[in-house]
Amino acid sequence: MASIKDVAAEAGVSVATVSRVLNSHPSVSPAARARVLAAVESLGYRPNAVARSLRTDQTRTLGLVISDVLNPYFTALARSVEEAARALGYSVIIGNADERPELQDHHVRTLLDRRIDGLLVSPTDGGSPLMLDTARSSTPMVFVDRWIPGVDVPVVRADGREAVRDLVAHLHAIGHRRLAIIAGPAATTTGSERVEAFRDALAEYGLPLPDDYIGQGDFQADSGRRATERFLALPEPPHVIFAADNLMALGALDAIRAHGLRVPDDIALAAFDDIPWFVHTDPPITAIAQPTGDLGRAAVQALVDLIEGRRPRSVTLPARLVVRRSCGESPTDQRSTT
Amino acid sequence: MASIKDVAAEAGVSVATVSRVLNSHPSVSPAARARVLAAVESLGYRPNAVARSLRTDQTRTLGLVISDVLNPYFTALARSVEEAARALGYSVIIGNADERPELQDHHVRTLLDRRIDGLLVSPTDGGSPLMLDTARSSTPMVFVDRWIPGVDVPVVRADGREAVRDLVAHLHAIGHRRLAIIAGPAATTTGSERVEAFRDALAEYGLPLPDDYIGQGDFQADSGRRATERFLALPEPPHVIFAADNLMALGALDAIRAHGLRVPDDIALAAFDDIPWFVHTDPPITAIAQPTGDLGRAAVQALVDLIEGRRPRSVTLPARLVVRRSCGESPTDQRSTT
DNA sequence: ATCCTCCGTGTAATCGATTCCACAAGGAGG
DNA sequence: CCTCCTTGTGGAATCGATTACACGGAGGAT
Repeated sequence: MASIKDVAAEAGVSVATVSRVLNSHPSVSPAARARVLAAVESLGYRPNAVARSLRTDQTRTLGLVISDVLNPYFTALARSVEEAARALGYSVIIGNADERPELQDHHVRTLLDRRIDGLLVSPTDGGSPLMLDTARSSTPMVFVDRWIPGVDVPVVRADGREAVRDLVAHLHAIGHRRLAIIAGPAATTTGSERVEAFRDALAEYGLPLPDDYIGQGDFQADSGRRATERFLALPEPPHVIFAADNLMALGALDAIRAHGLRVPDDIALAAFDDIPWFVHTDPPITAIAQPTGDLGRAAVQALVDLIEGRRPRSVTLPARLVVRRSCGESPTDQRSTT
Repeated sequence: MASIKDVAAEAGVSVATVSRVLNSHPSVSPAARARVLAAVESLGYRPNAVARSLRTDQTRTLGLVISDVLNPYFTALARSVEEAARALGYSVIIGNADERPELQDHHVRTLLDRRIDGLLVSPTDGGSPLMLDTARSSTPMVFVDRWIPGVDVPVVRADGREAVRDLVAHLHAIGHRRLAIIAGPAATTTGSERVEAFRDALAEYGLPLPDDYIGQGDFQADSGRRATERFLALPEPPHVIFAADNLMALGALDAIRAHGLRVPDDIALAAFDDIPWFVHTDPPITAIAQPTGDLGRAAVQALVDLIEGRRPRSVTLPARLVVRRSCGESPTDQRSTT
């Protein structure tokens, strides 16, 4: 592959001049510029980004470590991050942690070794030593969706409290009283926060959240299945299952179906994170939708601010409830029914 | 960030010795090795991958350019590719083309600029000049899922012919005679192949595939919606719609629902590419499943073979039909029904 | 005509690693 | 005791870019 030296030789100038042309430095004569451009063209020359990065100490690359690519929520987030980054002239390298802390560390380390300019992380756990060190180091870093409490890193996320309250109101209006939740890992903020929000909202209606009604999940479909099995085996099974992410909702649906029960007649279901398929499931699933596009854009903006020496603030965007049919119909919702 | 020089100074040896320790070169005294390791530890030194790549001319990175991250089929593929690559000591940089040729070119160029060791591509179109040049160049390259005819690059893909034949047999047995397809872009191999396979299978039953029954889609949900609208507006609408990918099936479902029709009673639906959600849609959707895990592994293996100077062959794996309820029940399928 | 600027250009240092080559020390063999 | 080989080590070149610095020539001001 042709290097800058080849171009210089072809154009009859020095490498410095070639470099100046390539970086549109002002002081190059039109004649020289034309000859360099012609040489670049004829050799099909492309600058070596590796060499450039070594010299300039910047890669124009952002790292994004997400918890699970197979989760549509995260792929939507990844897509909007890449889009926003590209608009600002950055590339994105995605690392998929698969909800496994050691895999997360692997990706963080690899990204750091490649000297990415900044790191976007949705932490899988409470923070490995590596993650904590990185946060303390000078590497620009921003948390997105999930974060690690007590760490001084900007956070870009959606706040679901309001939407969870709306959901509980909706469920209460329909007449549901026994509400259960499949929680995410307590080590993640989204895992514990959603339970908190749910508990608080229930309290407003004087409803309890017994331990039996809190299923321990890990944001994967299988755990949703197992938690649901346990709920259904209870002497007093819940009326409603609220899954803290869409994959666990999928698992819950599997389990409910395996028991020959129907949604919402036998048991109602709601989920955190809305996805296009929820419109077409049987029945369509009531969910809390996050503004993934805005989240991705805000996260990239915050990270680039940090990289360029500005001092970004944390951003919290609202999530919103999307009511469908998986929880039944409240008296006020009714139209077609008598 | 500490460099190899700092480590050398700290350990009281030369940089050459540090490098030898790091690359486990045999001729280093135990004493020197111990001192270097101690220095590495105390400085928290990590080798700069950028500098290393420049010198060794290899990045241990693979590029993967896929057509659409939001398509669950491709995210599953991406995941298995990353997993297989990691097992062989490679990282993967994913580029999402969003089914847009110019975006695909952007990613190919960026990846090439970064001097990735090899490129895995699922081409969005028939081949831009850049793509063709790259294929001819010495950069190791493998096509996955889709390919570009006439280009001498190994291809790893699933063959759906057999499964499409099974699908048509299934539909015929149920009694469906008017079968339509929502095709992908003709410029993609998967776009045209699936139509061919469908047409050939229909021919075996003496069924025609009129032009009216071929909808032009682009593998995105919206195009599935539009094609379905058109089918439903026909004087003789089809009995069955076969969508050439899962997103267009989603769009078709939207359109069918908007018309107040029911699946499979009013119209049947089947899709290429199976995804977990198809089990829970209303009704569960009959689909052709590809072995994404094997596909990803085989693709990485082929690419690494190429990188290491071996001469890999193209790989074709079978896809298989998964019958669910979206096409109705054939007489032989019946159990619970009379 | 002389001096000063400014412009365009080239030389060479530099980024952080790897690796070829030279060399010193120590052990083995004659 | 001398030579030869092995082993461990360091010096320096190198990868492909960017950029500080120096320098020659043209043009303007006096």
